[in-house]
Amino acid sequence: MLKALRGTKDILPADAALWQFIESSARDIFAIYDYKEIRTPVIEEASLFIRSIGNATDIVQKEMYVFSDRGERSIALRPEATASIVRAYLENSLGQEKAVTKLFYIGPMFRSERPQKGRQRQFHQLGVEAIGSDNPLLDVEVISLAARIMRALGIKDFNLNINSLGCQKDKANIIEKRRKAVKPYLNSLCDECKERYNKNVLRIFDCKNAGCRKIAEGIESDNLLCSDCAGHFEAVKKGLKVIGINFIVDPKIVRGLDYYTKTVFEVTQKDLGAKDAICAGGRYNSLIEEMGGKDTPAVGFAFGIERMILSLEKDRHLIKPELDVFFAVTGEGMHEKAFQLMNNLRDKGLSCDIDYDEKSLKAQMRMAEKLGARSVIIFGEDEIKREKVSLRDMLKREQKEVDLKDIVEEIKANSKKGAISC
RNA sequence: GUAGCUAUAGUGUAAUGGCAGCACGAGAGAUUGUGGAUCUCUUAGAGCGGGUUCAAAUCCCGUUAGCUACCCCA
Repeated sequence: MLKALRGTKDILPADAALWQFIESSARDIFAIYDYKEIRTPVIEEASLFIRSIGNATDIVQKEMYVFSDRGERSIALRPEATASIVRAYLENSLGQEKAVTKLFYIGPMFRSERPQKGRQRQFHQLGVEAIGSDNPLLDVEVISLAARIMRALGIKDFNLNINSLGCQKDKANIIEKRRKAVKPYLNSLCDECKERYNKNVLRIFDCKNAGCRKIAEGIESDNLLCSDCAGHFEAVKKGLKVIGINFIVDPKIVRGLDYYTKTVFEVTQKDLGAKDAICAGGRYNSLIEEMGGKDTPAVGFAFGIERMILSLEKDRHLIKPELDVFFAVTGEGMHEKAFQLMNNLRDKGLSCDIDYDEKSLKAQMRMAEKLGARSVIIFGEDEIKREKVSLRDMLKREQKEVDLKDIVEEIKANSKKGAISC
């Protein structure tokens, strides 16, 4: 039997309603904040991501799907959306239209990782990018947008953790200072942290190993930001307080992508397992210039939709199927005539279904019940001879004969009555 | 890439070496053309390949897949 590839999943009809709920709730909120949708291709030149995310990062080194197309070009399946959006922003000169360009996206991303809870190879993200301003209130807007989505979906027990990495200069400065501070203890670190010393020193401060943690705690966590970045961070914190968003400052938040500067944040949720970040983002003030544009500050975030579903799932309720009309057909040669009437009702916008297996009337009634039909048209020889059908109201369990010409009005009346009694 | 656990009808599960069972689901029926209950019947299963044994769902080896965790990340 053929199976879906490792780390990929079918979203089945039973789950699709939940996806639609999440997407439409998010879209409503994007509209409230005046963010417009952008859809970029899932394939891009591999170099786009290598340049933006960083050549040394795991995402690029170990996780990116890269292949050569027929023209021997190096193509990547996008591992995230920000790089593509910045590319589209520059390519289409979106910054010309207004000072701040506010975009949102929903779509699949691809990373070739070992799957586990909340982690797939094809997964889906929903996020925003606000390009064109370094105003700390824009950071606050983006964070509050994320918080509002959580609230709209009823996701509770989440934590907002924020930090500031500083500008590019600060980042380099911090890394250098940390490396210097850790160096004397290099031999006492765990093997992984010895690797991290070269690759990403800051992660040593997030190591779970007790020995490493002790060393990390012994090193001063003094403020290493320049005055501009420190001021920016203070303004973000103040802005969050002003609009009543709770947060925790967590100096351990580092983010795995090279392009982040200044504000970074993560929203974590208890029910997610080891991968507890449901949403993450931050500023990337240098990326656009690095990619050949003007010096343009920007900020954004991404939610993992599968992780949103994980944190929603416990109080997930089944949505009852609904159908305006089910056709129960009896008698020789009646199906074609019934099908014709059904087509007319569909023209009027009524949702209809019919049994194609020519089952017994009893079986057809059972089917109507299961499909959640509010009305059943019993389409039989006897009635048709008199230009009538029997119309059964499934909620009231009442039935009457109706002239074919009056059927639409009668059905609509049934639906209305049903809606009120519910 | 590494480790641990798991693999039985569509789904969830039981049987520790001796006839693969249960529940849900799905289908049919309980007197002529009528749905939520009940009852009856039907349906469908050992991931794959080896080995041990008189006998393997059960023990062993391999393999594949899934889950969880590490790494890393949304």
